[in-house]
Amino acid sequence: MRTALAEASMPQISPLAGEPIERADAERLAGVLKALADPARLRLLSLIQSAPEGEACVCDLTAPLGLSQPTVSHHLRILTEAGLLEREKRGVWAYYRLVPSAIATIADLLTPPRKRATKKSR
Amino acid sequence: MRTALAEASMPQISPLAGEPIERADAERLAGVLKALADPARLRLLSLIQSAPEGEACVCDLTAPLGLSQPTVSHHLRILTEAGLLEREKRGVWAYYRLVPSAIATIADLLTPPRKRATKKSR
DNA sequence: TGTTGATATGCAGGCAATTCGATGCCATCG
DNA sequence: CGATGGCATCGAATTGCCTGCATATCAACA
Repeated sequence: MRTALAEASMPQISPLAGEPIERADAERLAGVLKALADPARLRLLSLIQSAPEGEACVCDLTAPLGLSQPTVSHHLRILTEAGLLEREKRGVWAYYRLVPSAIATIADLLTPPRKRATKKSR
Repeated sequence: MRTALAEASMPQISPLAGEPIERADAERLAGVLKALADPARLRLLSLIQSAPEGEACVCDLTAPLGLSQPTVSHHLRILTEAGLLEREKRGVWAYYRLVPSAIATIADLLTPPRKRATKKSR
């Protein structure tokens, strides 16, 4: 699957700091940030991340958000296409979990190089 | 001035990781992210940051962006209200510069606590 | 004071996003 | 097989956002 984050975090993408970023890079990064820039989706990420096993299905997320099931499904789709969530279908349920270090990648693109410790993440 | 970031980064705000974030926190954080989630504004931040003295006026930013002066002014306003830029008027010109560590603050809200020194999370 | 030039604001057109109800799809169970 | 239940998709309504043109504001200067 070609997610937005996969394109936004290509090795040669320039982070916000440093040289002025190109139009294409700006659009890719903006695309991922736009997926994050919604209260419902931020809460979804937070709920999934703090759920037991770090995963949750749609039916677990509808009530705490106070949104309809189609709306929740829609938001999960956007987060998945942005490369922030991954979906696994087990039986009747669709389980969503965070893509490891996906959000950290975005944070790295925003912050200046400072002492970025040689790869070794996680 | 009460900026969006000032509210989003109040000490007791919960980052994305950890406990599920509250609706109000999600809305504040989403507000700041929404200011970031635009190609033109990302390029503005990048241009200003990489300009000599780390500052730029509107007339310097219009051409490289390829947008009209009112539109650039509009985006700068949004970034300023979000707490990402600060404006200083000298004579006829309005100079914009990054608010120190404002973007880093956002990045910290997104990433897990990892080894956030001192501070004693929660 | 009147003019010039750099920014900001108002207004409006057009496109995108959020949300919901209705419905379709598909695995599971009786 | 028919019914049930979880999830995705469709269509539509509302709202919000990006952009430019026209115009207002304000400082500098003759």
